[in-house]
Amino acid sequence: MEGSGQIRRSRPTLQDVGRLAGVSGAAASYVLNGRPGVAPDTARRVREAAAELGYRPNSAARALRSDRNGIIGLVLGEVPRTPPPVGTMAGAHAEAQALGQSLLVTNAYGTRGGFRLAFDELLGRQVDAIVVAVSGTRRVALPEVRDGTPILLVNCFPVVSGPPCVLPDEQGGGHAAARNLLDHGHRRIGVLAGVRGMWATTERVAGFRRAMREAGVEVDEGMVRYGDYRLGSGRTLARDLLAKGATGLLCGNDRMALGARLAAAEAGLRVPHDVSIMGYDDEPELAAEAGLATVRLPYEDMGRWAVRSLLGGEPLPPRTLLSCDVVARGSVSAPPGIPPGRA
Amino acid sequence: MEGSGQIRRSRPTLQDVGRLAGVSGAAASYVLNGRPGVAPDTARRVREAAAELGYRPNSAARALRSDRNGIIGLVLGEVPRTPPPVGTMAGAHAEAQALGQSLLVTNAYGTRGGFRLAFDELLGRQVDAIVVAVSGTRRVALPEVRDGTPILLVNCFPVVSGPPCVLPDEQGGGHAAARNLLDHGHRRIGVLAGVRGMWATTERVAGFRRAMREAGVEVDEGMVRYGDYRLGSGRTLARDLLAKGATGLLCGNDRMALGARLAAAEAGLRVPHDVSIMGYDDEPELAAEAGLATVRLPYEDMGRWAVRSLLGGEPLPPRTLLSCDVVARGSVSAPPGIPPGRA
DNA sequence: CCCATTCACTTTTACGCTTAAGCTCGGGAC
DNA sequence: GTCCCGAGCTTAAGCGTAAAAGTGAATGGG
Repeated sequence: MEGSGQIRRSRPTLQDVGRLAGVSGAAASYVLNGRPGVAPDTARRVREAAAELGYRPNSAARALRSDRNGIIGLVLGEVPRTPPPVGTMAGAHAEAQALGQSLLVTNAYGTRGGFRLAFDELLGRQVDAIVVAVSGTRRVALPEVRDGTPILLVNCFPVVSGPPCVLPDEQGGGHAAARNLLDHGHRRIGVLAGVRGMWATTERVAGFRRAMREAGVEVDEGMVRYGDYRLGSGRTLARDLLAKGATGLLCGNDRMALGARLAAAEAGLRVPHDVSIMGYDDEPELAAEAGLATVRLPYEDMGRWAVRSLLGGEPLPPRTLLSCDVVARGSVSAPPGIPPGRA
Repeated sequence: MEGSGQIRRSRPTLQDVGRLAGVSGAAASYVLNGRPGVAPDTARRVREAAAELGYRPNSAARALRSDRNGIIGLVLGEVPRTPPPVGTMAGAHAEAQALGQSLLVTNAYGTRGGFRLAFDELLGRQVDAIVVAVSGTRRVALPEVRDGTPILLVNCFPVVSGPPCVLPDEQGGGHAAARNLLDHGHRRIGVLAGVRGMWATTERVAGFRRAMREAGVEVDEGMVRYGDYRLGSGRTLARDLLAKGATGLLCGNDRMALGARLAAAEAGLRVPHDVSIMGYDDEPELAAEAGLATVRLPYEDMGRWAVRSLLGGEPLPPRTLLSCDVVARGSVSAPPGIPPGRA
């Protein structure tokens, strides 16, 4: 009944506010923008008038006039279903809101030349800055931006040189995950890595190796296996690694960890009593519910950081890493036969 | 190096395009907006000039002039982590893009009076329409909108009367899920419902009861249990229902279904050989990977439908239901002892 | 007592676009 | 030749805001 098909009433303007307050529109503008040179009493009348009329600045006019429209463009490289784009969006959104900006979300998937189209859309709307977020960390080829709109890449990096980027410190995350198992006393650690060759996979495994080296534990190469980041592959790999006597499993992500837990259950092993499992990602609504120890990826932090940095106006280093921290949960304890607390 | 801290060059305007093409800015406007009354040769020159200068219409000016800015506001009731807001956003986005509109995403969570703030932001930006999407189907109290901006609620409904809304046909979904088990020959069906009292829960259970009634199977009230939509509760309830001899489990969502599958594995039962499990939601990256038969919730459809309907300009019925269809996967087969194919 | 300065405004302009209205010119009707 | 018409432009008027420039009265210093 309401809402659609109704005549669109025109909103009150600064002139209207001024008229009601008995001053000019410009005076009202000064008051509402907090500029000096207006008598306190007049200012009060203007504010009251604005409140009474329900005045809202027309942002199109404001943008036209001041060449800043308070909009940050967010380009999503993939359908926002997975934690990376969703988390980045949530963080960017929170920060934008805190800074009085809005977030115009667009995407670069589906069509060929998606990034170009997305940039066209955003630049046509004169956004104040652009954040690009993709799902799996990777290189992206972006169109050149001629007008100097600030750009920042989240979870991806430019092909050669280009806009600055912010990435999760995956190597640090892999290191921290491995350290968590090592600190609990595990020595036979099986790695259920993700897709071989992907940046995140490589870095996480490198972090694992560094932690092992630092702990003076030799890596059994037969226990470093690659999968596809899906539950089924975690289950398959875990079956094999458990048969090899692994007491701790380092999984490429939380879904593989759930697969591993399934394999453990099927093998009659209890978690964490017989086998400890580390996930990765801290996938919302999944890892916590499953009581899965994991590594939190800083997607929200990156989103917040991106917006804050872009609006800060200062030049940024080409690459920034945000840390990935262990989230301790019940799926990790000391291995069987080792008393707990020997960290 | 590029991207931030750079001087923002001014963009070419219609005047610039016109000047380069040897006509006035107005003529250029006519050409680029595809209006008649311009000689083909002139039109070609204008288009070439626009391309050469890399002209982009200034949408702020356009919005100011024509009071339509090509932006649709999306208000999210919750952090977009769960399928409802994410799917709605994806659908709304796809449709908006197809219609040449942009999507301004804002949210109503976190702060008190979130919906009011969100609406203020969107109305201040003169969005052409507003879509409100929440996570769990529920009533929402929205601020009154005075200027006639079209509004549509997705997955929620107004407190008394208000904007039109679109909802998943949950009762139909519950009915379809039950039918799927019944058609496979199951008679001892356990229901692991979600949170008691929630609209979706109630409707789904009602659909189940209707399907049972239609099939002439009496409902064993001890086998209709309520949980909390989380994995753990699915596991707990399933243990109990399996002990009661259920051959088919109808779960409140996919996560409860995974919990149920865990319980089945722990009880030494094979899925689907010993027990069939129906999820609900078709949660992306979860149900498909787990091979879980489920019911697809039409979030994307609702998002698309919302945008299309809002821009259609025609009045909408107060409530529209979009259907929830069964997604057949390997977790459902005939119960033990019953030959398959007696549907 | 007069000019300069300040205060507290008002008037005006410009932002880039759309679009109504006006203008010009060539050509066909008579 | 004159008239008219319409095709094909140009001119100009705003949209609501920000901010520069202008105004007039009050104040103050010399």
